[in-house]
Amino acid sequence: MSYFPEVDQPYYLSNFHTLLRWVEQRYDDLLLPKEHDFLDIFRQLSVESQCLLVRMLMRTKLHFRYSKLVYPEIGNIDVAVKELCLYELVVVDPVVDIEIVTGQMLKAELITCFGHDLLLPKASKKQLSEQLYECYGLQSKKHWSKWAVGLDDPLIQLQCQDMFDCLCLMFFGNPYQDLTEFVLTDLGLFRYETIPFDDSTRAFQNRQQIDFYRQLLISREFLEQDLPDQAFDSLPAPIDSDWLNQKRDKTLYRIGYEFERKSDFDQALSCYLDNDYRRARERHIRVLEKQQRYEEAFQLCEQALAEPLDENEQQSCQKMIKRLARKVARKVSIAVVAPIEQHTCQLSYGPEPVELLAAESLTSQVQQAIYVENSLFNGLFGLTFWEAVFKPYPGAFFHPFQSAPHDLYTTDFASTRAREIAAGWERMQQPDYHQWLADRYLDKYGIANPFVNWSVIDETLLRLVQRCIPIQHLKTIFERILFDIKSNSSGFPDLVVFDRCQSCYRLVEVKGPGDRLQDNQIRWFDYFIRHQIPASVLYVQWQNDANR
DNA sequence: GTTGGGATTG
DNA sequence: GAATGTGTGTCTCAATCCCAACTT
DNA sequence: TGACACACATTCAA
Ligand SMILES: [Mn+2]
Ligand SMILES: [Mn+2]
Repeated sequence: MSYFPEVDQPYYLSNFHTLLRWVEQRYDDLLLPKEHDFLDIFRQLSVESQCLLVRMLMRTKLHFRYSKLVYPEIGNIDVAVKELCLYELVVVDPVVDIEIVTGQMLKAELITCFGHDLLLPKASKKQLSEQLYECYGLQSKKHWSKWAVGLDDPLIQLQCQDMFDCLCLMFFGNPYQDLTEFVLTDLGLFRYETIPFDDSTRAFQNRQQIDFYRQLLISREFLEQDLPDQAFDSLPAPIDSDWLNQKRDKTLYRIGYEFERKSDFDQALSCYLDNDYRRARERHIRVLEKQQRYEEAFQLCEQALAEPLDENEQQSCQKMIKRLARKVARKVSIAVVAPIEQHTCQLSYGPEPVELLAAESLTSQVQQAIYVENSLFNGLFGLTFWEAVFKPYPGAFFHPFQSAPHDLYTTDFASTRAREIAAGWERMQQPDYHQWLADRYLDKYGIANPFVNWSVIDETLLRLVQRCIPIQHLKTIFERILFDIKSNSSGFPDLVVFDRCQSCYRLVEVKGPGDRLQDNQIRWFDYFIRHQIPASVLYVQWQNDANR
């Protein structure tokens, strides 16, 4: 029961209240006292103050000049600001450093306020700001009003952004989504599948998990600033959650990579050791090689090849072991690679991407080439296994804006959805599979699905698939996607070429001058060859190009 | 004076 | 010519506003 | 806000 009639609220305020209710309902036992206080205080604020606070929380920065807070639905903000101040949700005329000042002032204002400090008044704003950082240093702080003498435009500083970010994190289970999900869904711009789940389902099971993710975000910020040491030191210790530990390992891997860039190989090794992220062992071997510890590198590489974590690791290690074997004077058996069918053609250079030019040249009365890359087979996969993707599996869905189950990329996704996946295979056996697919396409059109790119799939394409691609080929391809969903939903050839007359098709990877097959593309080609799926590479040369 | 990258908005 | 590392552009929700660059 | 594919540079060994 709310004190305010929600119908009269601006859209963003009722969305905010909805979010607070959800969080309160699911996380009541995990909320800190200050978060409980915030919920109580916020609801007692005047509507104008609530509106102003939410407006500020939804904007990107922490500081706002009065003149930039103009909202018709709020009107004069003086009263609202006073009230927010009273509860320490905002501070008026905060103490700030010069960086905040340059960010808040226009270039012209900087020159007005600091003209006498500046050596090059004609420089760009960026350069002026740099000069002022030099001049004042980032540690000297003053009240905004002391910096902005004569501007007569007070500054407000938000005090509760962190707490709100934390509430958002609880609601969404990730730091990427925010309140815009609500309005975009209302407007029909985003559409999500509706999945039943009970009121107690939540992303985090205890407070340590929430704090863990927050701490991980702090570590990632250091990493973005190319500060691997700080990132490493601020990384949270492993915790009682597999998915959070996986995020930790991936961040740790990235930190290691950054250490490598800085040639700090020992630190890099400490990141890769005992790291379960699938690319970590490969980096570990490479670092050992860079340190010329060839014997250790060779042994770890052999170990990885004996029990590869995935095909990507296997492929990398097969390439490395050849080099390493020479270094340690050892013999290794070299895997035989099936030759990939390839052609060349000459096209006249144009502004369009080479894939489109090639598609055009491969399209005729009988042939039609379409630039689909990953979208065709992933899309068909997503439509076929819709029920598996959106099965209301316990804990997989916990808010209304999820385009995928939370555990989609975990190893037991397939086993926990075995029944639904089996139903998908069964569906493919039915004679009306393609009709069912087309119906499903219309039925679900526009609903977010991690495999379906709606702008690429259309009914014409579905008809061509029906006519030209054998069901068995689809099943074969889906099997590999399912085998390793994350790795194998990319690397598909650029084009699918349909032949209406012969009712056949071919997958074509287009390579312009200077481009080569990538590892994940090679893995798919290897699979295509082993399963007699028609695929080839088309090397494009530019007409009248002397370099051949 | 125009253009282009952001931030903001619903 | 492989193998590797690294940088870039493209998806973007779309319309509008603001501000700081400039014969783009 | 990454993920992905591509473009380009460097290195190294036959
Ligand atoms: Mn491509
Ligand atoms: Mn290509």
